Amino acid sequence: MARLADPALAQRRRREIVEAAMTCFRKRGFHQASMHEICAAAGISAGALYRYFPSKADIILTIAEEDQRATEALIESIAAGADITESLVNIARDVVCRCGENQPLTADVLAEAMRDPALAKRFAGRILEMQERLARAIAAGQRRGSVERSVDPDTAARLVTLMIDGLVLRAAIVGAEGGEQLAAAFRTFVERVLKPAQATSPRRTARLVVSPES
Amino acid sequence: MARLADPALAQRRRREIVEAAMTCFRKRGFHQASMHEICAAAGISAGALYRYFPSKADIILTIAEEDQRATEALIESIAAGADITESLVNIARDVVCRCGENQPLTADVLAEAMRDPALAKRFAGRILEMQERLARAIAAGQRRGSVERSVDPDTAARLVTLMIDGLVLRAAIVGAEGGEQLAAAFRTFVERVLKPAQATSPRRTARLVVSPES
DNA sequence: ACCTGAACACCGTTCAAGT
DNA sequence: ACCTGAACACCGTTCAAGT
Repeated sequence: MARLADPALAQRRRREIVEAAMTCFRKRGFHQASMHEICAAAGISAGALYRYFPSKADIILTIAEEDQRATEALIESIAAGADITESLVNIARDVVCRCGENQPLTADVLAEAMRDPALAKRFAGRILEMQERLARAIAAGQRRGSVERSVDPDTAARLVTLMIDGLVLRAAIVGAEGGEQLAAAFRTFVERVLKPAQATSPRRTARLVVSPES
Repeated sequence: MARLADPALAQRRRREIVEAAMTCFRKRGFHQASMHEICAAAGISAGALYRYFPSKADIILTIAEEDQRATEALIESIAAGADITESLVNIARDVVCRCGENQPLTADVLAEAMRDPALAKRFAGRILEMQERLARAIAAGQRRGSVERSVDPDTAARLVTLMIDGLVLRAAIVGAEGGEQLAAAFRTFVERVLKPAQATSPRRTARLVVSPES
């Protein structure tokens, strides 16, 4: 990758390439789409492309980071929002059901990160930051009383992000038809892990009073 | 892939190829290892290999199915075993920490299933079966009283397998060093979702008796 | 300074030719 | 019947040559 003189042109070229790549990846998947196709879609030659991206893997990394920045914004909005359970379920539903759109890319990126250690390392940092943001949102929820106080916020955040990764992966494997079932399971999960104990079932005020068995 | 006359030879050749492939995949990852390497390791020519496997993808599928049969056996042993929580945590620890061994293969397989629809379909069936086995084990645990009765066994099984997928993926990305933390998080998850409510903390016999707060 | 596109090394897979 | 290995089409990437 040669040094570039005009940062504005470089910026523009990178955008064009990323845009073209996203179209190709969405259509045919990351490994099926060839660099030549991407070049054609972007309207430049192979040599030119490699002035702006050092490798094919680096293109998905860039896309992945954009994608993750969007998710980070979503998580940030949770911190502000009222019902953290509802917010998380909505995010999960997005992740699982919006399979026709950006999601194949996310799956591809995760897959790629699994085998490319360099990509994985850059990715791990973003995951950590996302987890910390979520942990802060959860801690805030605990202070407000909308989140069960007995969970460690870091652990809870780790669990939620793990579960979302699992959802992404599973949704990619089982396809869109299983989406609602997955979203429902995720709701159960969030309720069990984050909902305050006295609000797990609809309107039980105190567990000592109505505990049914024994 | 030509028709084969001697099923015993075919079986043996397939084993040799799978064994060679596992060595290569473990050493260099699925996409980095070439068919020529695998052929060399198996001591046969490219042409011969393709008499026994229709494609490279089919080799990992075979490996994946073996791997999954082993996991199924593990799950089956849960149904028999005493403490389902402990069993699951052990499985998770295996999945996360045994990164030097078979695990890179599992990650590769998941990654591959994410983009190969044919592989994904064959894989989805196995996932479903595993989930059903686990659901039965959970239901049995509920009858025995070792699992919280208010969870739907199918939902719980789905959640556990989702979480394990997340663990596999995350472990592949963050590497072995984060393993213990992940295992600890998984324990929290299992306890929240499966442990009977009165046994969440160590050695409380009945919640009505010793429930501390209020 | 920026781009082109033929060329390079390599990939998964095939198939005519051998035994 | 089973195998070999050169050949095929294609891949991601590079680089001499252009403007």
